[in-house]
Parts: sequence; structure tokens; C-alpha cells
Amino acid sequence: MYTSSEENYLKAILKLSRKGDSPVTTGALAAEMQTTAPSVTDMLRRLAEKQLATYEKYYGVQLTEEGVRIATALVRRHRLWEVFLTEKLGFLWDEVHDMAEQLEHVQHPELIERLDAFLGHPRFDPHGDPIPDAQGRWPERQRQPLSNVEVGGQAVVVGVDDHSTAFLQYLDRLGIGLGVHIAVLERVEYDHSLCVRLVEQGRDLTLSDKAARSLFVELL
Amino acid sequence: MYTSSEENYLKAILKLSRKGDSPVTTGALAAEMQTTAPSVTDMLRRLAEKQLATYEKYYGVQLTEEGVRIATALVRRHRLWEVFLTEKLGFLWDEVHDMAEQLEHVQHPELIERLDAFLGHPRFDPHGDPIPDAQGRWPERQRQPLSNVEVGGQAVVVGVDDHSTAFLQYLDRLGIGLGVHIAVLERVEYDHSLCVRLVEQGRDLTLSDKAARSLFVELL
DNA sequence: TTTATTTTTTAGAAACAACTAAAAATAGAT
DNA sequence: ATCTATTTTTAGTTGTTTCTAAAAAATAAA
Repeated sequence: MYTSSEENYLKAILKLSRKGDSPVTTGALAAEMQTTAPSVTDMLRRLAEKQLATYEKYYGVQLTEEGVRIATALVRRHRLWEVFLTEKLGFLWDEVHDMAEQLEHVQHPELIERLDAFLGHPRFDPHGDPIPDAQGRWPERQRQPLSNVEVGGQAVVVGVDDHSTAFLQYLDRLGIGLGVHIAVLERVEYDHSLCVRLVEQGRDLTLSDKAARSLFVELL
Repeated sequence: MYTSSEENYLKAILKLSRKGDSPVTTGALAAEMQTTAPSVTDMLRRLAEKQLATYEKYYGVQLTEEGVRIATALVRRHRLWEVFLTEKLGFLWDEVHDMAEQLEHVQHPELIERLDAFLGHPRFDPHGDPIPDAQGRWPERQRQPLSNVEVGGQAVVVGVDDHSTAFLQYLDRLGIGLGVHIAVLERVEYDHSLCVRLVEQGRDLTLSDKAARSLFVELL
């Protein structure tokens, strides 16, 4: 129906507009897609032509209802494949993105619903990101950065804001992953770094402010 | 590394040359790929350029060692995905081809070996076709068309020569699938049709010569 | 062996997706 | 308000992959 390239743009536009930047600018899209502004302009024209987005020159782009529908389905596919790769094939959370990026473009009316059932209808992916359901509805969860938690507070890791390999592998080395129980022991005023205890492992460690802001938790 | 289109041509050339038609002609490839002769000529030049095939004008094309390696890996991926789709997601043997056709192009150094292990290292796909191993070796099995079996002989279905939806669904309706035990009761001289008994189901039926020649069996 | 038929290749064009360089429009600063 | 700097678009190319129509080569037939 649509090319992989078109689908990738739709997904990027959805991502940026859900982050709050609406309408999405050519420059922001070029950065997100790691390409040049002229390439973006070309594609926006094609997407508008196909009624997947409304595009106003020198202003920006917004997805149409159909555009949102397609982009949401892509996010659903991407995240379900990520669950498959980690849960069934044993890949780590920092290894699955590129594969899912390819798998999400496989077209078939029933495939993804079968996969969803096979995986037990997961609501969140290996990074804690929500998986839209078949109707495009997003599961909600009240999460916040670990950096917001008061000293003395306790929380469970439910997601990451930074999906980079470097950060994810750093967390692995620290023993931090989804579901890990954290108690905040102390906040250093000087650089806002946090001393925390990993409750199950009984281990204490210090997290930089940058790291603490990139970790999402649910309060206990 | 290579485009999906290039990969599809490599696979088609391997298929035709394994069938015995070597070198593979432009026309045969055009028919196999459902495209035109000029498109094939263009692609053969590109494949030769990239050292994946040796191409001689007005003569035909043959895969190089590297071409065979890539094409064999593609067949491996295609068939392993077909096993996944039937065994894990519950698709029927006539539904999986198009999905596997897309999934086989997903590039990742470890993915397919993980999938292979997850599936228990299957040696044959849902149609009974052999799955090359990671080194490109093909499992062998002494199979023959059901039409060759003597009256009074017994055999087990291990494959099909015709992968069309129409034939596969026809077999489903008859209760014939891989592993089904068949006893040949009678051969009608007039049109070479076969009267057979499905041993487990205790049911008798008549197969046309065309159908019997498209069913591969292993003698008991 | 010459002619006719079929097959294959070349030539030219279109759609897609990307780029660089240059022009135009917007936004910001004095 | 004008000038400057940034952002965005336009114009022109390149590389893929496909196609149709025409030319060339190989094969088959008389």
C-alpha cells in the first residue's frame, strides 16, 4: 500500500507531534530522520498528495486521521516485534530496534494480530513504551522521571526516555532494568546526582542527574 | 547489503538452476519473476557487476559462489519464517508464502540463527521443502511422486510439487497433509487416476493423475 | 542457405528517494 | 523598519527499478 520510506516519515511525524511539537517542522523531521531538508520537503508533498498529511509551506505538517491510523499501526507493529525478539528469541533490549524497524514494514492483514495473541497481548514493549491496541488506543500509565522522586521515596522502573545503546548497556551493567525496585537514599545538591538502593539486589549506587532524568518510574 | 529486488532475482536464479535449467535464460527468469525481459536484462547486468552472477549476453546467467551463498541463505530464511508462521502463529500452509517473502529480506547477523533455535532446528518447511543449514547444506530425503507408487504400496506424504493456494486448499479439503499415511488401492488405466486410502482416517478417495504427480511421498 | 520466428538487448521514459547548490521566505536583531 | 541569519523550498542530478517500443541476435523452418 505505502512504501517503507513513506511509513518511516509517518512514524516520525507521529512521534514528534505526540511529543508536543505540532505542527512538525521540516527541520525537526530532517533531524529525526537523519536526512536533509530537501528530502523532507519532497516527501511531505507526496504524503499530502496521498491525503496522509496536511502540509503548509513554510509552516509545517500534521497527520490526517488516516495518517495517524497508519503511523499508530506501525508503532504497534514495531513494539510487538520488539517483544517477540526479547521474549521469544532472547535478544537484549538494546539489540532489537533495528530488526523491529525492518519487521514493522511487513504487510499482512492478520499477521500482527496473530503475533499479538502469541505474545499474550503485551501492553508495553521491552523499553516500557506503550503498545497501541488494534483500534489505535494507547495504554496509559502514570510514570515520571526518577529524578522527580523525593528522598526516602520508593519506585519501580517502568521505562526509559533515552533508547540509545550506550544508555541501555550502562543500565544493564548497573543491574537496572524494567521492574527493578529502587529506593532513593539521597540527592546531592551540588550536581543533582542521586544515591539509590536497588532493593532486590541490596546494592547501593549513584546515578547522575542525566541518567535519573532518563529513567521512568512508577511510585510505590 | 543488497536490495530486496536483487535478492529476489538471486533466489529465482537459484531455484531455476537447481531445477536443472542451467544457464538460466532471460525469458525463464522473466516468467518466474512475473516481469518483462528488459527488466531482467537490466538486473542481470547489475548482478554481474556486483560479482553475484556471471552473465553472458544471449546465453544466460549463472550464480557465482557468493551468489549461491546469498540465495541459499534467503531460501533458509524464507522457509524458517514459514515454519514460524505455521507452528507458532497458527497460519495454514497456503497462507504463509507472501509473508515469508517479506520476512526473508530482514537483515540481521543473528536473527535467523536465533529463530532456527527457537523453532528447534527444523529440516523441512510446512510444504516439506528442505531448509538449508547455516552452512548452506541441503538436507536430503528420498521422495517420489505418489503417482509412482505401485498398487498395494503404502507411503507417507512428505511434500508437494505444486505450491498453489488452489492445490493446497484442495488437499486440506481431502484431509491430506504432511505426515498423512496413504495406501494405494487401485490405478485406473483410462486416466491414470489413483484410488487411495487415508489410513489414519479410514477414508477412501480418488486422486487425479495431476494431483498424484504433485504429491511427494516417502515409501513405507 | 536464406527466410521467418522467437528471444534478447538497447533505447528512452517514468516513478521513487535521495542528494547538493541556489533561491526564496520567515524570524530575529539592531 | 531594515538588515541579517536561519530555515525552507526550488531546481537540477544521481541511482534504482520498472516499463514500452524498437533494434539486434539467435534459433527454427523452408
